[in-house]
Amino acid sequence: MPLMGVQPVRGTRDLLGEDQRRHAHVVATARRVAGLYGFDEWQTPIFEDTTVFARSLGETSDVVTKEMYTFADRGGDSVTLRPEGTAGICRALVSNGLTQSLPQKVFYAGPMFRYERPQKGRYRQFHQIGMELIGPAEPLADAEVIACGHTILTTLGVAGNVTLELNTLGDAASRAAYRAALVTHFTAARDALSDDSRMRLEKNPLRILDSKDAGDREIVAAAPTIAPFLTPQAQEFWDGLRRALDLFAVPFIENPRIVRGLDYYSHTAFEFVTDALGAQGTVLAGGRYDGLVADMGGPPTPAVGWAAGIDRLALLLADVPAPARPVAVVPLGDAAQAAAIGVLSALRAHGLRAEMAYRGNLKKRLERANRIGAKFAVILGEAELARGVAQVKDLDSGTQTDVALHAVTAFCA
RNA sequence: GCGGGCGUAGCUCAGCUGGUAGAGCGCCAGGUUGUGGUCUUGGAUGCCGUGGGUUCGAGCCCCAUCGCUCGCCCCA
Repeated sequence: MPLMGVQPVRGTRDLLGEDQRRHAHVVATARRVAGLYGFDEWQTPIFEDTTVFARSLGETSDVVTKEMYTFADRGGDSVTLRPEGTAGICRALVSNGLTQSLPQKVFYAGPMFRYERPQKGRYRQFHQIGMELIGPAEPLADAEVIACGHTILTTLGVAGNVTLELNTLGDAASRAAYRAALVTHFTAARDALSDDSRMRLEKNPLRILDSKDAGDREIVAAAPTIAPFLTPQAQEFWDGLRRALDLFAVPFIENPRIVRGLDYYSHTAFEFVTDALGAQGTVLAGGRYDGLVADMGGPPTPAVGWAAGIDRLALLLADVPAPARPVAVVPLGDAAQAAAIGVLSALRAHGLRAEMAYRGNLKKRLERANRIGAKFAVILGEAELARGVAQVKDLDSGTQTDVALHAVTAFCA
């Protein structure tokens, strides 16, 4: 067993082999699709001044109060490992003066950190891709961002396992009225609520709507929805969003119980969910956050975006593209090895993956060629060298052919 | 932060009512001094997660601790 101290920190893990390939495939696919929608990639720092997150996520949210990796650096400043991506993007928008050149269409990918109890699809260092469309206030923007997420899931081949659930949180006025109605409703049933939900009644009554407690669910079923509380403007936005999603041909179901965990959301809230991942069923989620850029010290700026869990998407992928099969160059003897290096370089220069072992006789080297999944072995000994050829062995069929040295690359391509 | 399950070889796991460790796969070497993938012969590998306790004796029982895992919470 490993010595103490050589295992990764709880909630972190090493990504190698197929895990890494799955991960990379998710990121590469999302990056490409986001590009098709006109989004450019940004990279922002992995840690920020603590206020960047404390201010934007809500001072009382669980993420801020008990899940952030916050520490004083050597200069005594309080910094925090980013627990999510949106706050940093908005900070960067303001820092770089880009509130003057809107819209900005941003894609990002990278690690995030939250001190939570690890679980399937949930880690302390986890990885997200995300996109933010900053500037437009039209529901068309929300629809396009959702459509892009949908295209990414489709391209990854996981859309069949996933459904889009959509809701509106209304504007500030709608939500205040709705919140008051919910407090009235749940206070009447206070004694029947779970302990957790009694707590939520104080802190974040909307959260009771997605409680998993069976008793809560009955009370929730009788709770009002936001629809009658929507202001005319909020209603118009909500109608516009659903029309636009139809035009983008993105299927969705309306779920009035969808809520967002972070405080900065308004209007649109959506989740792509699956039942294939146990309790961690949300795979891509987001919404509109018109107040956040202003919270960050910029001018009032509407925005909409989402984030998706790379680790969770990687779990859902059916098959990952395997790396290209290499060509194994197999020299016999020192003189042959000198010539073999030339062949090796030529193969690589032509874009072929090629490897040559560092030691070993013919048998050992062919064993290795087989193990790395090589398609061809290029065998080059004294005898072949004298004739200016190599024997190229097709490792699937076992057939072996004399090929002139200068033609080896073309033969293997 | 709360509750359940589980930690034995590199991996997957077996190990009886306590009697001082096993299989398969993988790995290494040979059968084949210039031919792999099949076959065959042989070999190596373990602080039985860690610390303490009970016992003549603990992989097995008890306590603690760390880790993994599932659920709650939270959230992507």
